[in-house]
Amino acid sequence: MSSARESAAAEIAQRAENFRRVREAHQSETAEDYVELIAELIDRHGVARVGELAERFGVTSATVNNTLRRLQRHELVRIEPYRDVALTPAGRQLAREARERHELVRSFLIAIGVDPETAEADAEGIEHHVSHRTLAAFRRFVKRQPGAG
Amino acid sequence: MSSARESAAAEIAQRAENFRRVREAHQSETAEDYVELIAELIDRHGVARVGELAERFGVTSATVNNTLRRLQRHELVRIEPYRDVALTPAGRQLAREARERHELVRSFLIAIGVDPETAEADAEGIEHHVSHRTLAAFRRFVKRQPGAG
DNA sequence: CCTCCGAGTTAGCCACGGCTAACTTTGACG
DNA sequence: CGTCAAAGTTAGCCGTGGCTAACTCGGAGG
Repeated sequence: MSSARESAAAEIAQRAENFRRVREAHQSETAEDYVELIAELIDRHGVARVGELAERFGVTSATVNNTLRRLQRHELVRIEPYRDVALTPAGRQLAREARERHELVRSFLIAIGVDPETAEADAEGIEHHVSHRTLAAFRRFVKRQPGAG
Repeated sequence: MSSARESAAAEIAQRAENFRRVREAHQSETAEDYVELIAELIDRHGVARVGELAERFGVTSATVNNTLRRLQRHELVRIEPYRDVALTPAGRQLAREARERHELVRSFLIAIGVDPETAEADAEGIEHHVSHRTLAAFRRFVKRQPGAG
């Protein structure tokens, strides 16, 4: 009956799983940020251009180009040299989900008393690391306190 | 008076700054996770070994070795071939801060009704992306609802 | 005191996501 | 309708952080 040893092993495995999930989230972060911003630019200006993305992410156009090529390999965007950036259906879907999550995290932070600017900044980092269950808790809280902040 | 244009430019710059901060946080994440776990292992077992770190992070010993060499360059750990891993004073300090933040995020999530396992998993991802102000809001909330969850 | 196994290390590979510098293309305007 | 600046692209570099495969080292047992 090495149940102590077994539960210690289970704890260790659980911890490894948690770290693995964080690493996974990091992989999808860039993709989500890009499709989210591309969708927003298309909504507001009709088009999304490399330079606008670079300016808003605070990176160079070269970096945006690299990233867009990767996203195209993953079938999230469609790019042609010297043309506007377009989203694939999968990209649009991911953008919608990302935007919803982002908005929820931001309004939750405001609801617990964080000022709007900080809420926006922190939401950018937090949004990619929030599980469904925690999101549900955020949603419950925001609903209970619709005017907080 | 192109104040509309100016405030649009300010918004764009602010957004870039937010993304820049997230990228910065990613750079320190691994370091914080390592020193935090190393400190915990030393507390519990007296020593921290490469294999234990690898097992708990869910990566290979080779990866741990690479990372430890980088952390040594940054003066957070002291390593000698085939010996236990030690923390520098800076490493111990960082570990203490990381642990506090981790614990606060976890208890906050529990306080808003997230189950303890999910809270632990999500805290791992969230802790590196929470500003001082948001942390303060978490702290206020936990104090107001000490038994929630 | 020697052997040998397991822990640790090293070498070399890959993808991501930054950068600069040099180039090409586009399209606006004289 | 040609020019040329601005926008975009390409090439090549770097650090992080994963991996496998092959190695070396240390210490426990015979």
